[in-house]
Amino acid sequence: MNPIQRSFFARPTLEVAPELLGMRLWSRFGRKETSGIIVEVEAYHQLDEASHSYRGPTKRNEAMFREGGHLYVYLIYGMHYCMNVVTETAGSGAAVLIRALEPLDGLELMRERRGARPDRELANGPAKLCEALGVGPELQGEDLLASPRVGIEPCRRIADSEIAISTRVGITKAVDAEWRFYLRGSEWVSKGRPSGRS
DNA sequence: TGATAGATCGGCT
DNA sequence: GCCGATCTATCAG
Repeated sequence: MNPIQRSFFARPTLEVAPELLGMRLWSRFGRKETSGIIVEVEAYHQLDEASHSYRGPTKRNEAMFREGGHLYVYLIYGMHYCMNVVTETAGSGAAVLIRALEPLDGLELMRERRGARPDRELANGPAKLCEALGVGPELQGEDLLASPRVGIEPCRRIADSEIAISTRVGITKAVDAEWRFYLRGSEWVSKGRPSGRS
């Protein structure tokens, strides 16, 4: 039972992205569950030079072109995995990169997967949260509305005033677009250095 | 605290 | 070949 409907994801990615803040993202393998509250995201779409979908569908980004609610996982810098929630409709090539979580459940397992470090560094980055949740290429294309292994559900109510907006982190194209959303003042957001203000 | 280099590999110019 | 939606260790101040 997943309380979120397909229609939630089947909207413009810039609308969906900020609404993902405050939701609980979980993964479960056997009886081991880990989860966290989403505190930072970035939106990407097909007419966006910085997006993997910009040049159209390829073997690598195929999952990003599925209908909203699926998972797009990719390997970055040859060693880290990052996860996106696909948005809009099949063929759109839009998604929201999950950039940071506030750890909620399974802290012990997260610490095990991430190694000894302060709790605030367990999931304060896109590759870190994938490691903390055990998300890798096996979950490529997973349907968040049907998967027993990974899912998203409403958890915390977020007021508009708590949402901060900025440019995105780590990209070299479309650097001025303010498509990063995060919880203002949260100690769990990444250490990214966006070029914009706010 | 801030800057820098290295790890490591698939996809595309 | 080149470079990336990153992270970590290390070094300088």
